[in-house]
Amino acid sequence: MNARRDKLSQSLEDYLEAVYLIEKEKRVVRVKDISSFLKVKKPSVVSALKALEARGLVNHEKYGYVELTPAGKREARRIYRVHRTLKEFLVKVLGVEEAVAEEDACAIEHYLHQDTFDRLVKFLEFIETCPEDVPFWLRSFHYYAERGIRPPECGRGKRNSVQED
Amino acid sequence: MNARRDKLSQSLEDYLEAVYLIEKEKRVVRVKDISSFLKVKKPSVVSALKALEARGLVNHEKYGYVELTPAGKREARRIYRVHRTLKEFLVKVLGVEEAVAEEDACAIEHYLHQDTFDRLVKFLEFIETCPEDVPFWLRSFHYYAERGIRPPECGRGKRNSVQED
DNA sequence: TATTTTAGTTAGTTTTATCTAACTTGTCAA
DNA sequence: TTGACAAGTTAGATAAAACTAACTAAAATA
Repeated sequence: MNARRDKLSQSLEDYLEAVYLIEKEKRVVRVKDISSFLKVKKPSVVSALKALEARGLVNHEKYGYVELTPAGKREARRIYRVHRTLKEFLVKVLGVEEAVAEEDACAIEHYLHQDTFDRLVKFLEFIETCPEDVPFWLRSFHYYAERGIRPPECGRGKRNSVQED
Repeated sequence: MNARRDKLSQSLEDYLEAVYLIEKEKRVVRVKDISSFLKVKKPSVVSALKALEARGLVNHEKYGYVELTPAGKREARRIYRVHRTLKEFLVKVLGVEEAVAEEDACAIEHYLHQDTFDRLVKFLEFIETCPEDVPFWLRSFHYYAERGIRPPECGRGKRNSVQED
């Protein structure tokens, strides 16, 4: 029970997240599913599950299904939340393409400090709660990112009538 | 000469970057310097250098100094550029504290797609070339990040006279 | 110059995360 | 009900990246 409190490795976080996502989709999680989801061989899955079980994050009885423990689910949710937030930032703000954003988010998700993550969340909140659907400045940036120059209405001086934030 | 073209591991990228940074500071790079810079023991440095040498990225003769080859310097510069850009983003935009930003940048730098990086650069450019010293929206965000609410002058409707982008 | 201290190296171990090959269990269909 | 095939497991290999302990070279100094 509630063993090792050490931080999970990137790899184990990936396995945990995979179990969580498959569980959401399929109701039941098998070694094979994790294996194909993460593109690793089945023995790798088995040994990862062993490690996760030792930390009390999953239950996995021989030849049976894989389940997250409450602690495992909590942790997996945390990881996935970082994942989604990062991806959202990459896509919505920077305009990175879906598939690339997915990969980057997947790699980065393991390394952010809590504070950095919190600020990222705030940043997205800030954008979403803007009175405009998409903030003027963000549209300007996307224009700039595509064309390399600022949109004309954004140049020195003049601007349109909606407030900017 | 120009061996292995495979991608470097995170670890080897860190060693390469360390050599680059120490070289900039001290003119001469020793195993000991890398060891203390990266907080690993000296034998770890020696074996990493061996790997980097096999890829033609550093020169290191026994008991001698460590030097980057031209290819090594190119690669190190690339890595460090990503590092600085990420850190700048974290500090200037998200308002993350210096030391935390440094750590996050250091971890993330190894995992970004080129396109994501390019967009990040553009984003910072976009901010820097803003007619205002700090864009209005960014000041608004910092206010929001600190206090959890938007600044009064940023609410629905009214705004001050400088344009927003 | 001889000795001591510091720097660098080698050999060998550990941990993590993968893999392959071979074996076991379980299920489904003839 | 019994095989055949799919799923899961075990054992053992490999590779990367770190470590310690013990040794060697170089440098500093007395």
